[in-house]
Amino acid sequence: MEKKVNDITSMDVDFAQWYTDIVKKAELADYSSVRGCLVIRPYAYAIWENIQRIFDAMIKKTGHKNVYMPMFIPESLLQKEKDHVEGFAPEVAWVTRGGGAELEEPMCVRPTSETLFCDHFKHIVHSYRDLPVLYNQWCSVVRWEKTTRPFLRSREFLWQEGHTLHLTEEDARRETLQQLDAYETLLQDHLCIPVIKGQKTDKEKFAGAEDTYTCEAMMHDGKALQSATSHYFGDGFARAFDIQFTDKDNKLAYPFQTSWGSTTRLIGAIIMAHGDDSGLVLPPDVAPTQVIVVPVAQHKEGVLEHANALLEKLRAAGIRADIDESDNSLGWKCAEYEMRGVPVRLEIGPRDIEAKKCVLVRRDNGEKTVCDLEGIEDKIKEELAAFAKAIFEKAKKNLEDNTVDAETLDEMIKSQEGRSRFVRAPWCGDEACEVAIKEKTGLASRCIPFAKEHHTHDGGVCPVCGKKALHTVVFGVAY
RNA sequence: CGGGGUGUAGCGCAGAUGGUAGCGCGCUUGGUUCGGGACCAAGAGGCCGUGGGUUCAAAUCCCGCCACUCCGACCA
Repeated sequence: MEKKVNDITSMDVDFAQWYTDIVKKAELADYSSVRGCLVIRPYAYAIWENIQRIFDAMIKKTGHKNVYMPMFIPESLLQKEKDHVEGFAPEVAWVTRGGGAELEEPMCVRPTSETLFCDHFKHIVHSYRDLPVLYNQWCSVVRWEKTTRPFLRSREFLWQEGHTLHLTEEDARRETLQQLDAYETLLQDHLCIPVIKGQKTDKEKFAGAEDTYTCEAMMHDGKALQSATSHYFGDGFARAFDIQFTDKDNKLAYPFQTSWGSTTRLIGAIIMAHGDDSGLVLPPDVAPTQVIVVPVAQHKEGVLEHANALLEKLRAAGIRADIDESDNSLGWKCAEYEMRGVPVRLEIGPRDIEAKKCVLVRRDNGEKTVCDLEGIEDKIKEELAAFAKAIFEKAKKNLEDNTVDAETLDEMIKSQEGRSRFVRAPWCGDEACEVAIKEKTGLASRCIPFAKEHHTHDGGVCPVCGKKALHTVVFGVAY
């Protein structure tokens, strides 16, 4: 689509600047006086609320319940699981004073809540009848990041973290993959972002997890964004935190555990997966406004009345619609809602009213269609569905066109010429080779993909050591 | 945490060789416009990021600090 909004840097010129421009111009976020923390403005928060609504309904349907844990973790509690504390200790914020006095024990602000959940689980799980425990928490967490970018990385961010306990390893593994699938559905069906589902290598997995799974998405510039993760913990945390129950045979046993999370980073993913040089392009399921009604020549008699009648009709049909009755010119309004990524714009002016029509304009391709006012609700619903499909397909094409294969380090390096791409390559399974690939090519392993279509090097040899490949791995430059 | 860049009105910027601050957009008021970011007129708005120094005099020169930003390393 032709660029119509000035003041947004073209994404081909400087993708990072384009991203920052959109965050500012579309009023998604503002910087705060707290270093590394941002103000999530109403428009972005509304997107987050829609994501919450959709995902919350999904997890409730599979039996999960929401809870709330404290935001502080006593130092001794954080220390209980060795890998976990090693992974998170470098980036936690500490509270050492309270009520004017030094605390007896420092507390960190939660970087994630495994330790608190485990501490609580110990109290509530006594019998196999208490299992499974399927909990989720919507909250914010703090990680003292060194460099930050709006939505992609900030020191405090919003997320949901699911924490579950199961009777058997099989149950826990099923839960882990079920939730990974839930994320895939959220991303692909609602955010219209195609993902590559797979398993993280040991090097990349969550601190304390036995297995970590991921949904990797490709941004417009070909870089990877880990968009959601799901972890299988085995009984490692349960043992560290002494969570035991009595099983059917009256023996003490440890439960098997999972955790899974997704964050406000998804807003960044939406921006970078769908946006263009005119601004945001929002997936209809999470767009705060799905349809903007723009009255044309609104000073003329009857225009506002008809425009408002149209608005009410859409709202009555369950469509998130708004109207702009401001004095701004038509051109200003058109550009404004394009920048904000509103999927459909309906223009209605004297000529349309005369003909009992309105003009429907799609944000993704700019196409204009003259539509009958009669039955416009159904037409809009069709268009929103087509819109979602179109932007998904566009993002999918980007993913497919920029996923290539390589067998040697040279080929991996060459694959990045001109732009970032995903590269499928064979890997022996040795972490040293994974590190060597990172050093020599700049590419990090994103995941060992599930889908057979990605298993393009299963019989190959590791580009570093020449040993037989254990997996095909998707490599990429990550955000 | 290393390397680069930038901090002047809400936003974007200009302010060679030091002399006490300006432009565009936005904002306010009034009027004219109105089918793709309209126009005219009159206004309001600044401790020049911050702390030191040099100087009769600093937005400008020097040093420190802070913030933002980009590129690495680390991470959702």
